[in-house]
Amino acid sequence: EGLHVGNLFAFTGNDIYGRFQRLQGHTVFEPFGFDAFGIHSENYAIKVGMHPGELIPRNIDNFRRQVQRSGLMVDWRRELSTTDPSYYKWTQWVFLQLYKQGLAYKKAAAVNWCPFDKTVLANEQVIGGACERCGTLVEQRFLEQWFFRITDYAGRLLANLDGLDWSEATKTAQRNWIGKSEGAQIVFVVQDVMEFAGSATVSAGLSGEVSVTPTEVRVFTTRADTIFGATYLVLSPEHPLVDSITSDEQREEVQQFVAASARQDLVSRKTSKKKSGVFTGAYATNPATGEPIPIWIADYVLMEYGTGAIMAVPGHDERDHEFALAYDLPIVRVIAGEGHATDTPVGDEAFTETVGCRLVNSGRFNGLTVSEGMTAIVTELGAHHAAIPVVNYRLHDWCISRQRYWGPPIPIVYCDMCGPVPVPEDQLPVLLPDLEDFRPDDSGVSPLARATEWYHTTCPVCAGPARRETDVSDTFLDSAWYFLRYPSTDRDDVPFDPAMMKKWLPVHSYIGGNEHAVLHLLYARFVTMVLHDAGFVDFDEPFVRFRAHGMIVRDGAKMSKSKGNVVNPDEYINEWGADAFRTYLMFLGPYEEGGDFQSKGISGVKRFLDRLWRSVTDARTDGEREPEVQRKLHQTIKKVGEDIPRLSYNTAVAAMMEYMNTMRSGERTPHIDEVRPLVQMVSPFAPHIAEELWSVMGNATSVFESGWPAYDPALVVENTVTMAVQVNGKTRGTISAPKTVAEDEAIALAMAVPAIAKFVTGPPKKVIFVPGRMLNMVV
RNA sequence: GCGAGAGUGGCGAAACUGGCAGACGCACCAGACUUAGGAUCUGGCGCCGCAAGGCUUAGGGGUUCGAGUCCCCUCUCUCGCACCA
Repeated sequence: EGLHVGNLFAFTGNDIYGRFQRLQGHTVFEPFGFDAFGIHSENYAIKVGMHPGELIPRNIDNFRRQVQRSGLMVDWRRELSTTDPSYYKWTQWVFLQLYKQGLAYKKAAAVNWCPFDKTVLANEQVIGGACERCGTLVEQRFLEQWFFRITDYAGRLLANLDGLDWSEATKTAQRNWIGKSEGAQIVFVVQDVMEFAGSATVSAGLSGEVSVTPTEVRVFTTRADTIFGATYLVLSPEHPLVDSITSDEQREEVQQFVAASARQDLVSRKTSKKKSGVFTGAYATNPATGEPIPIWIADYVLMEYGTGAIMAVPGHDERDHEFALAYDLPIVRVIAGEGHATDTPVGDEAFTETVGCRLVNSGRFNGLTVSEGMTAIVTELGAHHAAIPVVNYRLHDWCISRQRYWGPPIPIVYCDMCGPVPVPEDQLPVLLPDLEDFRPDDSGVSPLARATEWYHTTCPVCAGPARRETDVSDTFLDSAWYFLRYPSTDRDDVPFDPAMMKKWLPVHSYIGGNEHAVLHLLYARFVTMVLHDAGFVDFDEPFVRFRAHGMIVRDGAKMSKSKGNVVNPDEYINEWGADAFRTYLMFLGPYEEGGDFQSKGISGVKRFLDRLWRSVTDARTDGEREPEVQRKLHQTIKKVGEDIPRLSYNTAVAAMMEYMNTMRSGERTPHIDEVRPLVQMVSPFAPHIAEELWSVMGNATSVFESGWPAYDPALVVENTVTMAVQVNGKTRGTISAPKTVAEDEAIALAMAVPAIAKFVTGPPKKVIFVPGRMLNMVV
């Protein structure tokens, strides 16, 4: 509908940085765009009963009006809109580049399905088991979906983070999301059930022969050192081997369990505290001990991580321990800490410590430390082809299919003769057909399937009958490359104009919300890397510098329509003006932390700007210029010039207010030369007023062409300072002294102050003297 | 549970490497000027106390001549992830 103060807070901080860079003499490109594809916009259109194709342009007009009146230094010639065919043509082109690189593929997968929005969601869009958009609990569905192989880039996405000038919290969030974990894949050979039942001896293990049987279970572990304590295996209920290894006696029970867990939605499965499982009737050989161990199925093992199977070490893993207790499975100690003997029972809780611990009950590996044991065991098992070191990532491939209407159609055609065929680039865009009823249904198929004329097409290869892909792509794909397009919006023949690309990219300063830490920013980095590897862009990281701005709350609470505490920027701009509103937003708290919006607070900033106005209109052009005012001016220029680049906008405003107070103290009328630099300093915050005052002062060109005022380092330093004087570490008074005062002079000055001298009861035993700062006498 | 961040006056907040805690602003109090206004200007404003002085940065301990800042413990709040083997 329109702007939220949070948007304006983000934009203003960005704009101040841009305007400051311009004052510094740089050429600044500050573009603006609209990203109105996606479920959010479509749901809103459904809610108000309009077609998004009509509604969105109208709302964009409103947004643009609000942005323009808030005074952003935007180059509107470069405006773009992701819903415009001239833009999504290239979104489809990006898809095709990934397809060509083998990075886009279709597979049937258990996916997150939102029953309200009736679409698939990416893992990143599921928050605590619920749909990020509508809050409905997400279900599991098995559907054919398009994926991007972002996991191929996991290592690089992680490694590159170290070199980026980004907010540390954002980098940490990405690291955690990628979730690198180093361990090993270990092979457990499944024993033939009949054979095992018939023979007591099974030869296997490190010391014997590895039996050759057709079935093996691969597990991922980060604790290969504990393998001697692996007393059972657990498969996820969806594991492909479940059916083939289950014994006849256990079949019914297993099938019931699997069916029950399939019905269960992801949330209750992932959040249920109690672990449940069932025995398959099958056994596998522990490759370290050579002993047979039972294979179980349990809901606490997730198919989507690792191999979907684990070796359970109940002695040293909390979850396995809990499960072993519930089902009476053996618990063995293989790691001993201080005070533990080989046969010390594990006890009520799993022993998960590793530091200073040694292996026990682990054959020839006894006595090794945890990390030594890990390496030695993986090496040894590796020699028997039973283990390999593996790096696992928590990150999943990016599911980009959406069974919805309002998005760019995925440019693929299905031909009975040729199979899936990418739409040739010269036939892009695949236009989104105009559908009267665009609402999604529960079929799992996009509404686009109902656009029969559009749906039936011809194969680009053989010209035979073919059908179009009916899924549209995730809206995060639209925003994963938009910054690359801005400099080239005038080019319809290529996605990127090479010269403009070179001039403006990568993005030097990017400011966004924390909500983008793992979604948008990770996807944008991935797409940039892919386009870089394909030779289209010459950098592989899109954003040189990223800073996350904070959140604006109101009276200590998050703004929401239901609480009725939402700030409508239009109201405040109408009442106070865009400049006061902008400056107040920057003043209310540290930019990277956000702050509390208090309606009354604006008046202070308004007073400051009014005083600036009067300072110009009333300024004198002759008379004295006091050195104190001069010094304060130069100090302020220095401080504001240092604060803005580090986004310390609140202290920059405070510094300018201080200078104003100095300049006008005691009803003093400022000299015009004292006011002029202040107008320049204020201009990034309050561009309209500054521009007008600049003109009133007789300048023919823009204040933003005037350059940032210079300060004289010699004038910044105070030559007389106020020093704190402490006696026994307690401050007892101050002295005024030259900056370069010597210790004995300072003491003499201090002793002349009765309030200080009365605490000095004898000759000082010790004197700490920090020149120009403080004096401490210990008596 | 794990990860990230935060706790400073009545309120929003400053204090960049340990050196006068509370800059700047809101609110409040007193005063000036008033063609009475949501204007402007001056002064005051952490807490206790008449004062001298004492106390004070969530709480407790420590290092130091000196701690909001460094170290250890505890508590509270916000956000993110959540059976990741």
